[in-house]
Amino acid sequence: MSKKAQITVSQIIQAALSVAADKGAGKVTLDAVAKAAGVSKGGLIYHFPSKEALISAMVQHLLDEADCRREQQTQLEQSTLAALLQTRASFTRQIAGNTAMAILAAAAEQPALLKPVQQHNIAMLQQVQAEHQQSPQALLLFLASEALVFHDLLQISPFTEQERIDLEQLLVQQARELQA
Amino acid sequence: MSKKAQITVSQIIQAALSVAADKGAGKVTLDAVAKAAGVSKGGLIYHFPSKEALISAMVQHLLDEADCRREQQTQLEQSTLAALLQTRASFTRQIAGNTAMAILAAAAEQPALLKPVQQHNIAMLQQVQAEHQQSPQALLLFLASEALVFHDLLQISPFTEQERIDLEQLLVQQARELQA
DNA sequence: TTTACTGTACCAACCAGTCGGTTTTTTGTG
DNA sequence: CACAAAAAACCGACTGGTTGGTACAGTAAA
Repeated sequence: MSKKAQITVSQIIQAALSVAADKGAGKVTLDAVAKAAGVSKGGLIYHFPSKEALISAMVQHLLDEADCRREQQTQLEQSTLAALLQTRASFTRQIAGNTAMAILAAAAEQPALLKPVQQHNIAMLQQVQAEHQQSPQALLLFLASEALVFHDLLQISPFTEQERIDLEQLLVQQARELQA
Repeated sequence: MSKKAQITVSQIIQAALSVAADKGAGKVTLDAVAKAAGVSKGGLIYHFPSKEALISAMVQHLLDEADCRREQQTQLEQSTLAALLQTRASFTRQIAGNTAMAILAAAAEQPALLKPVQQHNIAMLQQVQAEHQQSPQALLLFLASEALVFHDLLQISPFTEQERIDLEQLLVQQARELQA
């Protein structure tokens, strides 16, 4: 794959994300994505031989991005859990529009496409559990944070913006205190 | 609406739920639901003038059912929170197949269809908060339980069956101790 | 020469919703 | 209770539009 092709692939994925965010999970069609990416449908199919491949790439892209940000944050925090919660607090809403509908599109299309998400989650959980010796409280914090993400995902958060911010800080705070 | 019509409506909703569970959220089509319900497409449309109406009814049905079960459980527990967690522990997986894909179908189709779910959630949360004087720990338990539900919803639970059961019992236990 | 596309035309499958007509149920009346 | 008229419930072929994917001839760049 040449450099230009890499750029094109990246553009297509970004376009797919923005279509999902703007039009909704159900409107991620090949034509719409191609148009948004400034690419012909033939060009899209050239890189992603099927819609499934495209959505799979979207999901993978999001996971990679999340990983990257968490790694950076890890250097500023004492524990994986604290870094994880802080990362989610900082970026969740910012990328929520993109992520939410993308994940949803994947789930509705074919639940198997979320398997990478599950494995990613398992890895996170194991690391947190290991760092805190299976502490139930650490597990609770981890799960609570996930609930907040899911709320955004489905756009059913019961919190106001401020409540949400306070809550996220509470989670981070408790995570930091856990090992202190 | 006659008695027979009520039965038909109920059959259609049940059929819609089972189609969602069996075939996936993306496969909830009017034809598929009609066939599963043993009803013609015309008959389906007669009762639900649009797909949106059908999915909306599905969601409402699930909320009503959940409400009913929680009310029963409330009489056996000391707090709303404990009842809520225990109800989820007992029934989540049993109805997960149905519920999961139904909610997902609604979300992918049109996020606004989940508004009743959100309001339902807000009401729950307020009651829990009121009963426990805004206790952060109660909130954490509530959120953790929601995370478990969402895991089932998207079929991305990082837990084994046994871990899941233990975890649910842990949540219930902590909820009961909260006000003791 | 291979890779990376463009552009267009096309297709089969699918899908929400319509419509004219039929059956079943309810209701008003003697 | 009997019975017809009216209303409600239901049928299923059909329509118009969309979608994922194909085919392919041609072009531009690496």
